[in-house]
Formats: sequence, structure tokens, C-alpha cells
Amino acid sequence: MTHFHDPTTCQSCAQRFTSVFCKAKQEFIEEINEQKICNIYKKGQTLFNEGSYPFGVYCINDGKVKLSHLGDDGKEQIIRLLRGGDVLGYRALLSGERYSASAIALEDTQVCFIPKELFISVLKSDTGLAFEMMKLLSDELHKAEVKLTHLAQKPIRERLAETLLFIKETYGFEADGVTLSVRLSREEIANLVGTATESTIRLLSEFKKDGMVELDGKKIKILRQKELIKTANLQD
Amino acid sequence: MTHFHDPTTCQSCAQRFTSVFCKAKQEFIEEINEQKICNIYKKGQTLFNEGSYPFGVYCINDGKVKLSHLGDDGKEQIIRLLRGGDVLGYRALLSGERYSASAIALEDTQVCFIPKELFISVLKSDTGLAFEMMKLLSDELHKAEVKLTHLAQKPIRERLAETLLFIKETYGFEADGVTLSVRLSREEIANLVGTATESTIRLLSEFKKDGMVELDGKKIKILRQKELIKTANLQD
DNA sequence: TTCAAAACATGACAAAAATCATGCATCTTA
DNA sequence: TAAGATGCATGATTTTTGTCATGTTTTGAA
Repeated sequence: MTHFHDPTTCQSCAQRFTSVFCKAKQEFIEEINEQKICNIYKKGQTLFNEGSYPFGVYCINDGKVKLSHLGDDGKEQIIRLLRGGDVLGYRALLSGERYSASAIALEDTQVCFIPKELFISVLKSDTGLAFEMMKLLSDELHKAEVKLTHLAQKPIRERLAETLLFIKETYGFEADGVTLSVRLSREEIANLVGTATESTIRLLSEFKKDGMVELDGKKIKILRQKELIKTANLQD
Repeated sequence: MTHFHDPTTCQSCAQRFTSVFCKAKQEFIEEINEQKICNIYKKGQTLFNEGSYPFGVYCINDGKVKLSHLGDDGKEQIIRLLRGGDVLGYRALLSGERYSASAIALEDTQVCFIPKELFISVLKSDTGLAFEMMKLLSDELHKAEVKLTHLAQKPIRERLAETLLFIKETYGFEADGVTLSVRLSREEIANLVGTATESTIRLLSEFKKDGMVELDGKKIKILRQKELIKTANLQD
């Protein structure tokens, strides 16, 4: 399927200007480069599982990953969508708990694994990186709080529109400039919105009827973004 | 109304073993002690407002504070409940944004203010404290993600039961061992649960009919906690 | 103390959303 | 390539939840 460059050095990594680690001091980047382990996960494969013990952090080189919780009755709730340059697994590590969510590749994905001890020791000696991590955590917390408010206050129609825009923000369009460059099942979209699969299907059909999107299986084209923004009823 | 001890030193503060700052090095605690500003906010007064610029962090000495977002259509969503020893205002500060939530005293509350520059400089020189902050942020992020999942997947009845238990966990009982030691309006409880005020009122009445709680104005007594836990349908 | 405003309570109704059922399409794999 | 499984789509129905209306109680300020 997808082809990746041979895992090379952090110094030549495509994400060296994107990820939090780009703020680390040169000496630490070299150390990370020596100890990192590169891996490729095929679509659907699990990076780590909710409930298991974290041994390090993951840095996505190229690909797409979903992070999801299991609700008390076993229903998936997608917490975050990740792309190249994103780091994951740090939350559980930093609070000293087991993973509270599972990470699953949405397509073939190349990932660097950085062992816990190294991550912690670099964080201890590199104040700049520590601040970047705090900023990252603060940003994620902010996003979670906004999502929480929307989940509590907005109807599903608005949340679906918002989710489509969020997917676009995260993964962008394909070359044609309208097709979302990720394939998610209707169920996954529902688990992102926080609703029943049927409701998502129905509303997508309505959006299509209204000319805002075009549907072709898992391919979703966004035809009228402005209307979609209006439907999402966003303030900012 | 409520009487507080005269603002004294951090070294003799009632929260010196509770807050994140207890992990700071002695020299920094002394510095904080010199620069901190103690203040008392009366019930209903605002510590800071969503949208305004953060000049420091707040450490609650004694009292109760709610942290709430305004939804896109102006409805309050209560994000967090804070008590003595809790720190607030750090999220916006660390991510370099304006406050994304407002902090309002739920009762007369004594608060220490620590200026931004001092907070940042201590954080820079004290790795231990930086790690505590990362842990704090990670824990908050975790809580937010769990809340998010419940908001998306659980019916209101379960969420109200969970919220009552959460209030109890946060603020505890009065001397009688059954009365929640905070007075929240039905609207505030609704804004914590994420539902309409009327739904909250109705469900509280049902809980009362079922003998799980006793209601006397804003006084809420929890009579059968086990049943409440069952009603909340919690896994952990 | 009294009066107005706010909070609480409850019923009736409407709207939103979930669930159940069924059929069709698409993908997988023997 | 056929058959089973999975995913998509849609209708019918029920349940949940929100909204509106109205009355009562409580609270707080003059």
C-alpha cells in the first residue's frame, strides 16, 4: 500500500519543524535520534490500548491516527484525531496512569516511539521543551473544554457540521480541494459527534440534499463551506 | 459573614501541603510569599472574566469557586468546581491566550494571586514544580475527556446522579454527614450536568421520590449513596 | 415588614434524538 | 464468483429532552 521513506534520522525527519520536539535542544534531539524506534502500523492496527501501561510516547511521522475512549457501556468515543507531527501517549505518562484511551491507525502510519525514561529525562533537563509540553497540554485542555460545552449545548445538526469542519482542519482536502482526505465510516463520524450512527447518516443525507456536501461512499466532498460554518453556528 | 484568618505567610498557609506549590523548592516559596497578593472575594464576585488577559495565577486558600464557559448562545457551562488548595488561571497563562472561562466565587473565598512573571520564572527554575504542573494539566485533561464521553453517551438521569456524586467528592458533606456543603441553584446544577433547568428540577424531585436525596431549598442531602452510584451507572 | 424579583415546581406540549426494522449496496474471503 | 458479513440508507415508532406556560415559594432589598 502506502510507501514511506526508510526511517532515517530525527535531523532529517519530515516533522522536525512541526512536532513539539522541534523545540528541544540539539543535544537532546541527537539522543532521541539514537534511542527512538520507528514503526509502521497498518490501517486498523493499534498503537496502544486503553488500560495498558505506557512505556513511552509516540510521535507520528506520517499518517493518521484516532484516539478513542470506550464509554461505560462499551461505545467508542473519539477524543482526538492525529496527524503527522502530533505526539501521543504523553498524557498517561505524565500523570502516571494507564492509558485512558486507545490509539488506532486510520491509514498506514509511520510512528517513532520514544522510551519513557528518555522522554522524562529530556523533559527534566530541557526547560524549553517542558514549557512546550505545558502549552500543548493547555491547548488540548482548552479544546476539550470547548468541545464539552458544545456537546452539552448544541444540537446534533450543528455538531455534525462542526465535526466535518474539524476533520477538514485536521486532515485537509485532497488535490481537488474539496474531498476530505480521510476515510471515516459513518459510525466513526457518529462517535466523533457523539450521536447514533443513524442520526449521522440521516443528517449527512440532509446536508447532501441542501447541497453542502457530496457523498460517495466514505468519500465526502465539502461543496459549500460557508453554509456549513453557518450550520455549525460557531462564534469564533 | 464568613471570617478568615488574616492573610499570613505561605509557610503557615492552610494549603501549604495541598496545592501544587507545596512541591516548589523552599527558596521559591519564600519568593512567592513576598510577592503574592491575598484577596477576599464575596459570594458571586468574579475573580476573572472569560476573554480578559491573564496577569497571574490564583491559589484558593479557603472557599469555593466555579469555573464556567459561556456557550455560543450565551448559556453557562460549568467546567470545573474548585476548593481550597486548587490553583486556577494557569491554563490561559501557559498557552498564552486570554481566559477561556470565568471564575466566580460560590461563597466568600480567600485567594492568593501570584503574578505571571514570578509564576513563569519559578516554573523555569524549578523542574519539580514544572512536572507537577504537567501532571495537574494531564489530570485535568483526563477528567475533561471522561466528562466528554459521558456527556456524549449518557442520559441526563445518569449524568445528574454522577454530578451529585461529583459535588460530594469535591466539597464533601457538612457535619451531619449527609448534607452537601455547597449551595448551588438548580440552574447551576443544570449547567454542570449540561441540561435544561426544568429537567434538573424534575429529576431531583424523582430522586427525592425514590428516597435517594432529600431536598430543602438549596440544601441537598444524600440519603442513599449506593443507589445514586447505581443510578449514575459508573464503571470505575 | 413588605413587595418585587428571582428561584422553584409542575403540567402540557413540541421537538429532538434514539431505537427498531428492513432492504440495498459493498466489501471480503473461502 | 458466490455468500456471508458489514456498512449504508431510510421509514416507523418510541423515548428522551427541551420549551412554554403558569403558579407557588423563597429571597433580598427598600
